[in-house]
Amino acid sequence: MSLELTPVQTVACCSPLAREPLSEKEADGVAPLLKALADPVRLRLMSLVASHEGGEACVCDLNDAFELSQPTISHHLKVLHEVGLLDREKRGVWVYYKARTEALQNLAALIGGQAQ
Amino acid sequence: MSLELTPVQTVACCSPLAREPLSEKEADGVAPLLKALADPVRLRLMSLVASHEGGEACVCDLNDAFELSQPTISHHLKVLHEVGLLDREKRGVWVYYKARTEALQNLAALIGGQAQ
DNA sequence: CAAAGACATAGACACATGTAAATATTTACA
DNA sequence: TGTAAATATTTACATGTGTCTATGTCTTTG
Repeated sequence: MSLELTPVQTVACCSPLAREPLSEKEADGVAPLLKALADPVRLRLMSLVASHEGGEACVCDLNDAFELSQPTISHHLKVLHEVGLLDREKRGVWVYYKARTEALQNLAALIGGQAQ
Repeated sequence: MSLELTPVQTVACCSPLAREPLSEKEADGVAPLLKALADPVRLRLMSLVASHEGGEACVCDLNDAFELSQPTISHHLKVLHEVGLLDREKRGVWVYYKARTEALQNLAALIGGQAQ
């Protein structure tokens, strides 16, 4: 079973929220991304990875940052990976997650983009 | 019972995700905002209001944009209002919701802000 | 004051979600 | 080969969430 199972989604989308009404389809596409970020643990995970050297971090480092079970962290990382916010690479025994900066920036542009 | 019951929260927060790790407290503060946005219907509501003339819209207009019951729309608007993403004002029989642009922009800055 | 319209609240229900314990998988190394 | 370490998967469960129906509140107008 490969690590590439989960298809990497395109995270670009549409014009900013405030410019024109989001279509139902667009909203259905963006909501899962926000949902993935809309959890305190996942927010911190994303931040830990993104702010780490090279924008990537080993799971071993991440587990220690929380008082949560290892499977729980693994679950949250999977959620972030599945929506395309984190890339994943196995190196030896370790797995590294890497922040997808363009995805974050597209999301930010959607939310905060100026009208017109 | 006044319309001002729900306290208006400050939505500013912290340095961008990618700059330094979000603290637990910060994450707990931001997650509810993202959670509020992380629903297709609320995303469209937010977009409808924000992109509407003057950044505000009457509930009467919003109800018609969805094939959902009026209480359901009312519920979603309440969620967005409670986290400080929508302001609320009653004018005669009608209620107008207004987008809090700074809140959206703060959120965008948190998510998409450059490291360093 | 009564009736109608705009919106909110309450209650209920099906379904999603965060977490943990137990277990599996993969890799390195003795 | 066998054992240990790193990470993922499975299963289960309590709690949260989106939706509806029914009802309440407030405002305008006859």
